[in-house]
Amino acid sequence: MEEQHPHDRQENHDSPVEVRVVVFSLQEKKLQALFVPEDHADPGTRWTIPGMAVIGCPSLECIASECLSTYTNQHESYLEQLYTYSSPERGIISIVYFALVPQIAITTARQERPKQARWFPIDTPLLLVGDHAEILGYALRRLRYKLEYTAVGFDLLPENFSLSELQATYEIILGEKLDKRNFRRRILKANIIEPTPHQRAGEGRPARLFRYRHDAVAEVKTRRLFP
Amino acid sequence: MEEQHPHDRQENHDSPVEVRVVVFSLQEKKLQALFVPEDHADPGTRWTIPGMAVIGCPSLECIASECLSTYTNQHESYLEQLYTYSSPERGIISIVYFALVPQIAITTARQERPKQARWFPIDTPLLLVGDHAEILGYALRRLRYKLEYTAVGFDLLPENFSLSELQATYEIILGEKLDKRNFRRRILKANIIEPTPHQRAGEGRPARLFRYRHDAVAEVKTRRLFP
DNA sequence: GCAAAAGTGTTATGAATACACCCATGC
DNA sequence: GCATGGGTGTATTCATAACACTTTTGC
Repeated sequence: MEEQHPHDRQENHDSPVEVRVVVFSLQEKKLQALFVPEDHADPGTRWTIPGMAVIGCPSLECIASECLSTYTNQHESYLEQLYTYSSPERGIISIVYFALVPQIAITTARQERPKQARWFPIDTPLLLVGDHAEILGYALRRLRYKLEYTAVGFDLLPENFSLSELQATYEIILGEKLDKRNFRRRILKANIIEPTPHQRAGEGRPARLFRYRHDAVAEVKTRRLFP
Repeated sequence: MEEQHPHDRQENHDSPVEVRVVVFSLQEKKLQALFVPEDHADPGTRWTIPGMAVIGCPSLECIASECLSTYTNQHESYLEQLYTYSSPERGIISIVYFALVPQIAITTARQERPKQARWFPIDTPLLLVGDHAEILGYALRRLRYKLEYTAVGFDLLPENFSLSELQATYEIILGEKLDKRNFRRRILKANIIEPTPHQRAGEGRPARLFRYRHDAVAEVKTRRLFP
């Protein structure tokens, strides 16, 4: 079994089961994901999706949440199980989650973290360990897909946001331009955001700020798609 | 750890990791699922979702496939990972798949099977072990959901089928009546089935038989649903 | 000829798209 | 006063839903 770190509980692969969390965030108008260097000293190091070994059988969700807070200082955020991978070659079963954290949560890593994690734009050509590139690709597809039928975009934004910021979030994740008027009409008709008394000043006319209505149903009632 | 069966490899819970497969099929115009008795001799036994222990770290998909063929005589069929559950109380991590097998595959159990599995309509009030009722419920929701945006209904039907049979399949799974003309128009426009030269005789006018076009894209291209 | 299931079109309503200009503020 | 981003409405196209009768066979 490759790369043993006996004193490093986070990366202990003695157990054949681990939890990994693909953490997404928006930063500098780009969709970014969090990675941990395999060997911190090596400048040409390969990178890994943040993970923790599963010791015994606690709640997997709790381990994922703990992993998230260890690497991001972020407790509350969107967290969902993605898929469970087995790699017979590496002898590890990986239960993979994906998480969305708001821009605010992006802080530089604390020193006491097991390893210094770093954000990279998702289109950065990064040398990833094992099947982590495949896992990242799947997480990305799932994120884009979820965005189209759930209200998941709000988890990447701060509490209050302008409609333009919300639209930009969608455009960044989907990788395509959206029509401003159609976007606004639909998002308002969906009845999942509400105006706040606040405004955001800046260049140009100030924007009215909205917030997500937590009492709203997150899943849009789907029309039948097939047949 | 409850119920040890030292001579029964299929139900060996020494390993903290297992694979379970929720197997669905259509039988007698009902959606049915496969269950294994916890104690074969006890007439008031609780039932379990078919499963196998994970020894070492082989491919999880292979284990699920093996589990499926062990209990149904069916190798090829629709098989998809559903979710990974951890129950700290029972100390087991369960990677759950769900499978769809065609009506033909429903055979009575072979004697050499580890335990006699049985089909039950999904609305049968059955005493299930642990969190298996919750798992079954989730599998059912996922099946209904998938049916609405993928071509998954065909995996429950024989190779050739009439449009009425296909519609009945949808109605049984979704639990609602569909309009015959609208159903046909949409399923034909989707371009995923093709007519065969065969007909099915029976009461009334014979039905033209169709088959699934394996070259068709199974996933319907989704329009944006949200916002 | 009648019972039983197969097959077949049209209309009305609602949703999605495409598209261009005025508004409020900071400098 | 001008540059910058915020905000607003309409017309067209396409998809969905509702709906009833004729056709082919076995008996």
